[in-house]
Amino acid sequence: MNDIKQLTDQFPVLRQLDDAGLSILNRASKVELPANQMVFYQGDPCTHYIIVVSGVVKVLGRNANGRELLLYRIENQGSCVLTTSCLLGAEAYPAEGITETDVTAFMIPLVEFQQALAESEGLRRFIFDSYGERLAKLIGLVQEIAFERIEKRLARYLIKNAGSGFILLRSHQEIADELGTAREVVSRQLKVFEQKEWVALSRNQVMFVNKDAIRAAGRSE
Amino acid sequence: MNDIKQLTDQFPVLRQLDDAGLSILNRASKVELPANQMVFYQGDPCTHYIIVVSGVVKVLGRNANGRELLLYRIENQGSCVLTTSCLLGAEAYPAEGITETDVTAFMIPLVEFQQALAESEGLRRFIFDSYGERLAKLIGLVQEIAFERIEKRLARYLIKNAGSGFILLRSHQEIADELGTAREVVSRQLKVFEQKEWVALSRNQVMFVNKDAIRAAGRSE
DNA sequence: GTCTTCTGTGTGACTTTGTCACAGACAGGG
DNA sequence: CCCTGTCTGTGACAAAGTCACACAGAAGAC
Repeated sequence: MNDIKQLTDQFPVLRQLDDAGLSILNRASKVELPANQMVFYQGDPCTHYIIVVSGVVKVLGRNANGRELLLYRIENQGSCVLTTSCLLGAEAYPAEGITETDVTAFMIPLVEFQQALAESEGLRRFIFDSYGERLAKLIGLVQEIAFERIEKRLARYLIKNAGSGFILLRSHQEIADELGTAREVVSRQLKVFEQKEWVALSRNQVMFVNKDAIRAAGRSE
Repeated sequence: MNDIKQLTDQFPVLRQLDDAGLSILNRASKVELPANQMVFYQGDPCTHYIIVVSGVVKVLGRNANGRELLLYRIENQGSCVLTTSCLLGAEAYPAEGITETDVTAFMIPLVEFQQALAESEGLRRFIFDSYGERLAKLIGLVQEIAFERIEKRLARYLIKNAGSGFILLRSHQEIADELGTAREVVSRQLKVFEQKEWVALSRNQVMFVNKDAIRAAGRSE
């Protein structure tokens, strides 16, 4: 039995649930996961609904060569849309989930989840809201992958992940995995950026020399 | 004012709405669209919710070179998930919609839609259900585009669209548009299939000679 | 310190896919 | 019949993915 008052105090994300929705927490098991832990596997049947209350889980696809592609992240804001979607359709996961940080989450068995879904307006809204943004983002991702040059996608990635800083600590492999391309492609393209004096490269690190130029290269059109 | 009894008789898809949901039809305008008519444009703001009650609308992305990519179809079963998603997030369409056949649809202004959404459990469920499948399908599409060879994707496409028949009436350009690749790529790959004696080609037509071989080429792994 | 091991990066050769330009085939209308 | 527009084929090249392997630097082992 979970102490609901304490939980909602601790995890603001849960406040948007109504009483019926919160009652789901009584039937949920709270789990603490370390970083880099598999949460669900590609092809596995869905058995639980997952709400992440702190930390980050990444959801990614993987091909036979081991190439990866980041689909999206579940931040502490939200729940796993993919899980939801599979639960509703009773299909297997078409992707896998891995924790990026230590994560606190609630896992609710399929049956309990469906019951709560029928009872709780708040829970429905909670899930409902997650869907819209995710779908538009995914459509954007499809188009980016299908149509955009790696140069542009990499530039955009660098800007997005550097924030206001001038150094990005990340290996070429990690960057490739998020973009869904091969490590060599990232290495080569970064080398081009370096020759243009947009960045300076060292092990596990990309330093920005001309951020505006990179930003410009990442712009649409 | 629409005659609701007559409408639900005519379009079974509407039966799953409750009274509150059906009342939305009173505020909706019924539209009849011819085939090959644009329904919404990429980058346009969303102003209406669309329920398709008969016919097919395809939702696709398009790049600067005019290359297309079919995202999904709205069949007479359902409503436009994309529209819904944009309406909820008040964003612009990240894709465009075009009728493939003559289409009958209801268009509901944004404000009316949001009100009906708050009132109708049935409408929420109607939309809710559409999301799950769409999302899993889109994730599958992303992975297919990112990871799979054109040979496999084309083989799969041929099998899927031929059904039980042995002739597919379609131009190379149309096939390329659905797969999100270039016409030349499709032409070349079909030529390869022809040389393997899997198909026989003629204008606007692919005839299956060895369907099993194509099916095998399309299988995962 | 030196040696070893592991991870990250660089590179060349080759395949696949996408782009561009253009030629030729074919269907249908006049 | 010819003309026109659509569809298909092809060659040359560019971009991206794959494969194999070299090498550098970091981290431990000793």
